[in-house]
Amino acid sequence: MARELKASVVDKNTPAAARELCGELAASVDRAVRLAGSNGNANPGKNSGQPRNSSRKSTAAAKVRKQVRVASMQDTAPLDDGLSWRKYGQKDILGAPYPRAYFRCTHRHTRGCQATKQVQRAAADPLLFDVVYHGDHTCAQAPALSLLSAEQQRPAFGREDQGSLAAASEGILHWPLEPVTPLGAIDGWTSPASSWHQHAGSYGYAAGAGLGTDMDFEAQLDEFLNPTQFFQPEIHSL
DNA sequence: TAAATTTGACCAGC
DNA sequence: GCTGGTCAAATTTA
Repeated sequence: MARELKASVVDKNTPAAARELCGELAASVDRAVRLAGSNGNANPGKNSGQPRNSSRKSTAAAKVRKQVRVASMQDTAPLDDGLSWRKYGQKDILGAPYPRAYFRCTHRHTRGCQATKQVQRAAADPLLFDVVYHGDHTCAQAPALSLLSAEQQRPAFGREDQGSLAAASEGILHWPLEPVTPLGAIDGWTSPASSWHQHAGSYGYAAGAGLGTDMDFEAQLDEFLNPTQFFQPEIHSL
């Protein structure tokens, strides 16, 4: 649609500024689609989220570890995974430009849930976040992400492309998620850290909100680029 | 006022 | 002694 808009304004008496804006819009959409379709892996094989010494402390949380790489299209933060996390620490990591944030399950004390996760902005690409899960959620939270296998850990918005599936087989997932709210829970990002946690679960990619849980990503993308159901009636009514 | 975040301190592995 | 992970008091937020 952006391309069509751009093409439609080229040979008309459209102000140059408007044409330029349309061009930028088309380019921006192209970049977004490319990012959505890419595996978003700026560090193939890096596995940077994995601590060097996983057996440093013999806790129950060391039993299950899952690494997820979340691509954020905006310079804000990764999307929440639908579970309730409480930040309990942040550390500057040697050699890493961004600090690592430590989260544990909100119900750790009330329900004894030992799930933890570490979130760190990728060094090579600030729009990517390495999220490492330790342990499983034993509380009653919906198994949005942490309780599922890597193959099952796909957002409702869509599923990974082939490259991402390959990455998923390596325990790393890439998915294009557009943050809904700003966040500052991880590195010196200025917004209060509470904004992420307090919105936990509100994004709903695990709850079936948005474009649907079973829709193929390409189909969703096609639907998005060529709306036939949701927008067409409204367009006709205009 | 309860709940969550921040952040310096502490602990343990290497 | 260095580093990563966690604790807990202080602070902030809703």
